[in-house]
Amino acid sequence: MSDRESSSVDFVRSRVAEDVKNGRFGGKVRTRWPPEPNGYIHLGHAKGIWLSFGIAAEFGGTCKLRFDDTNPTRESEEYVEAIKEDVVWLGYTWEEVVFASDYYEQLYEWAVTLIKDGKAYVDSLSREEISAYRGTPTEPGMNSPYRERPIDESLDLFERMRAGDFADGAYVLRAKIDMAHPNLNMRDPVMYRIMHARHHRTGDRWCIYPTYDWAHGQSDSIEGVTHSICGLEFENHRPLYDWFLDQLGVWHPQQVEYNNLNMTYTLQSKRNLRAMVEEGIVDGWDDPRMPTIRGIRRRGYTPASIREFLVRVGVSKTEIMVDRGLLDFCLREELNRIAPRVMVVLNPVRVVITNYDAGATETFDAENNPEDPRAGTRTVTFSREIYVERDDFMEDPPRKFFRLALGREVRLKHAYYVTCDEVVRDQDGAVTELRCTYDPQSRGGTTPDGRKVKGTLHWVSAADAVPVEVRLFDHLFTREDMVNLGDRDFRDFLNPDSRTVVTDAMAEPAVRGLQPGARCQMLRHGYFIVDEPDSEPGRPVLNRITGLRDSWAKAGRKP
RNA sequence: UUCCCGGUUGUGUAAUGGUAGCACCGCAGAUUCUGGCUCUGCUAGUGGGGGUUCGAGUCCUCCCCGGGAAGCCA
Repeated sequence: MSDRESSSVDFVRSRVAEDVKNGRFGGKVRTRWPPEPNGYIHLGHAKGIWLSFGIAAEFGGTCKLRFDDTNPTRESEEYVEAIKEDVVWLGYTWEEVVFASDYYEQLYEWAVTLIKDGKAYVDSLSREEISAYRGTPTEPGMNSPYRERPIDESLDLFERMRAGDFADGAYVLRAKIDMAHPNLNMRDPVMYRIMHARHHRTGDRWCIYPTYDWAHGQSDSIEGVTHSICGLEFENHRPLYDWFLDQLGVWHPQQVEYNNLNMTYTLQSKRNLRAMVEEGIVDGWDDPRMPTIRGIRRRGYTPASIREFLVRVGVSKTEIMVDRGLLDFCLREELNRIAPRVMVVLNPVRVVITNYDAGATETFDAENNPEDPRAGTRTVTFSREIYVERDDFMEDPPRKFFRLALGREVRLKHAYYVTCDEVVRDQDGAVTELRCTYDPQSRGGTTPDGRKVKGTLHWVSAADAVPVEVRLFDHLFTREDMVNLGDRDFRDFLNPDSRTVVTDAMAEPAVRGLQPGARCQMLRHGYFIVDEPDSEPGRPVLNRITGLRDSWAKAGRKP
């Protein structure tokens, strides 16, 4: 890991490094991360955050959180607060929170400048006409009949657009570039449109709003941004970004585009995410199955595991589909080191230790984390009646089944070896109880004769068991590629088993002491977090973040 | 027969024109008081054709494939 820094860096970082080295931009690094406050952010956004904030920090520069709030009909304060929280949770610190709307006046003045220079004009064409005049990717567009409108007239019209003299759509301000340009973005792009809409910050002060193309680069310039890092979808906009800045003759940042993050089994389009919430497919934006930052936070993923995931994925300009399992790997890697172990039986079956005194109990010291001796120990209580996992017993075990079966001896973690002598069934033949004997010599998990047992089971003393609710999560979708669905709908691929609720799991008492938000490893099951919204004192609800690697289950899947 | 950007093992990402490496996944084994962790080994790649060169993943050229672009969304 230490040689990662020295061995190679991604292309964005190497470009920044080169600019710093050459003294471009005075050797400074200033970035911004510019979300539109029109929804909750997700893992895909986390990559942009990691790049813009991360690079600024790595180069001793600064990064602002800038809300690109140029479309008042879709934006709200609710989202700006949510996004701020999410950025903080991911572990980043902004130099300042700013808004594109802070620059509306300057943007307006610059627009006037361009009009005066004959580089922008007010157009009277309708939305449909503008579209028709634009041409197509293979055919040049046509000039608007209003393109040569006298400068004074455009100036007057633009002023009156601002003053509210016109209805929505009556006029737009356009840059005067080239209607035959091979890049469609250069065919006289719209800079301002009339929208009589209340803005979440500027209220009713404006009824004309700048488009992204007009607002974005100029905002970067005002902030003295050096590297404007954005997604590949803006690559075709870079010539326009550069054009505006060049016409104005102002500070000119370098736009750099990176590949967006797609992951298997996950959907990240805001529109579809919203549909899932609105249709009740999930419980909300923070449903633990959602790829939103709020969702994965509630699910239990850590900020560090997300950052590590992003580092491992890296950056390039290739379209990618990353195996979501890599995120789980990063989570396990972190939690294996720090998560306290606990024993929880998800699907309990009663075990009676027939040669253990009824009413007797004894305690064992159980290590909290074998990876970290400093984590110390806790006490677990053993008694005549315990629960073990129903799946840990088999009547007719296959050859490599190392768990409980008639006549088989296994270790109860931290406690004794037990051998199964008898199976008790109900009338339907279902196992209701296992009767076992223990070897008093095996106390602590080893015997003087040194004999080996292949299996070690987790267990909970029946008298001490704490009932808990456990929620097991799986992919929301059954299809790996949820990005390219063709003419199919995401609803065609919903996984009916994306959430399994276990209401009667039996946990060792230590689980009751876990605070909401605390993470643990359930021995042999996986990593869990105590759900914050739904847990109540003494009655924890646990979300499975991800399972442990399971080579036994894997072997079972083989033909 | 438009413009822009891409194409390296299954996935992601490296390689001043000089031994195609790393990680995840997968497989096999060792170890183990978690069928976890750890350790060892294995599998598998430069889209294609020409060219330049002593030598090409890298440079040139043609082609193929994928993505983006015709919002008054960002």
